[in-house]
Amino acid sequence: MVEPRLPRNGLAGAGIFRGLGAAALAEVAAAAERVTRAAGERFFRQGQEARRLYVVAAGEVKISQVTPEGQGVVLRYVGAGEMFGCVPLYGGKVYPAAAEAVTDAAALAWDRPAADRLMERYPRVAINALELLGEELAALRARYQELATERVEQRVARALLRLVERGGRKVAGGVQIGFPLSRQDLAEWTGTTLHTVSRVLSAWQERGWIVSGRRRVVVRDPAALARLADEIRACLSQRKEGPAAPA
Amino acid sequence: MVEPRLPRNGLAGAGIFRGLGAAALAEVAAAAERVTRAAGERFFRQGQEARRLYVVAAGEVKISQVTPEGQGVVLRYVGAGEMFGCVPLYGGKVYPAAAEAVTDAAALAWDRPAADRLMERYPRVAINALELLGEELAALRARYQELATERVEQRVARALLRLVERGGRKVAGGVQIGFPLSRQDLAEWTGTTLHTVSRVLSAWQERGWIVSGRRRVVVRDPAALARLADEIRACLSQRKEGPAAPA
DNA sequence: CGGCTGCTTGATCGCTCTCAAATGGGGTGG
DNA sequence: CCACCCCATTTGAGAGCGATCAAGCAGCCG
Repeated sequence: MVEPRLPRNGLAGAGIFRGLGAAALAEVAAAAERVTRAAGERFFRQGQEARRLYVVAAGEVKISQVTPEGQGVVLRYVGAGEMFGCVPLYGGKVYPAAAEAVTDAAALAWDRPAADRLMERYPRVAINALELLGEELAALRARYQELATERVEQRVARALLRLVERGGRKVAGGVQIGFPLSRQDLAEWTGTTLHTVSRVLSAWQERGWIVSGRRRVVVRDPAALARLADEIRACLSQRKEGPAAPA
Repeated sequence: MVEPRLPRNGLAGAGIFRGLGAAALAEVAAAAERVTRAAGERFFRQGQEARRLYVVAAGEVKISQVTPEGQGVVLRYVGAGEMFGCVPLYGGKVYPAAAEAVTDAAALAWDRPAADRLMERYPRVAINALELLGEELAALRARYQELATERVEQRVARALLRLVERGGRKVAGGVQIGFPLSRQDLAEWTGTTLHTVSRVLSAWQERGWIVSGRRRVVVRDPAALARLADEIRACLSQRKEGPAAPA
């Protein structure tokens, strides 16, 4: 397990506490609880009573829902400095999704009374939360649009590019996604099946665009993926033969 | 054109101003601009600079995005008392979607400085906005999950049920959706094509579940649609023959 | 009454899911 | 250190949902 630890610049590096003075940050820190989870453990489960708001201090957290039929859908990956679990605090009573640590992870948590107190005393916190929620909404809208209009290959390409950008580690010959990511995870993230993801990744590996293994993906040619993601849906079969980047 | 008019209980009926006192509401009203649009006109376009936050006073407003390839995606329908256009005010600089009046509509608008002032003076407004944004996020998550896991028929059924619930008018033999709704609109709302929507509606009409015409849908048997929406995806072809409502 | 816009309907194609089974890498326990 | 087992992954075959292409039809408005 990692030790609980704040983002590089401390609490001030967390979006929701942006712009607060030192005194306010101290007060915020004093009200926080520390929570750690080993990889695979959960911060909370879907349907559980919503009691706390979290900010990730270290590690990566996966937010996902399960349908009544048992199919999973991944909604976000949350990294250091980012907030999660805040939606139901204002509105619903239970967490509509589960939060699972995909690496060993640590977070700071505030229960509802503490969060209320902070927002009352520092309206800036509420404004920041508003902004963050707005960004999350914008991101989900983009993914909704993609799911509605693009095909699997494009969605998977875009997913890899985003995950590389958010937490890529440079390794020999490419950039590796910074946390364990199975085919199943990618499938639930892009709205398809692990079989289809496997086929797509295999094809890309053959072309040298990526190297992948057990819960591990290294992107060698991000440009190729970007080209694929932005490809016009028109020319269907041409794609198979030549890269022929349009636009 | 309708005349601009507030929701039944005035500004207090608008979610974002919930809980404000009479004095505060007066101040809010004084800072508002009135905006009206005839059916088919837009409040703002996608990509336009985001300057104002709106609350619908009368009519129905459609929020939709268009992809670079020209495909449309409907994100929400906004009715009286509901807020729209607030996301980019805190965060982005431009509206990521367009807002079109689907009936003659009226709205109240606040520009960014006015909104800032109100939230500073009345933190309750920021908290309310947080709650509303949270609800919107929850709704979009639900639709994302449906798009990822359900098939077209179920999604269309759910869409009709929601639209009936949000703005249904009782008419002879059923409940009519309260605003003009084309096959294309339904398709962009559920992530499919107008052809498929047309086929689905035709089939339902044959079974007497709905009656529909040009941009008009009357639901006669909501229970049947609800059964379809909740149907387990297992038994595939059986559906064609008998209703055989499982569970 | 004519044109336009929205709706219907048929035919075909292919992307993607589904079902089935084999393979292999890695971690664990002995 | 080795062997075993489990889980993630790969790969094949086949079917079907829904998109796409292509006309034709019908309200509605001017």
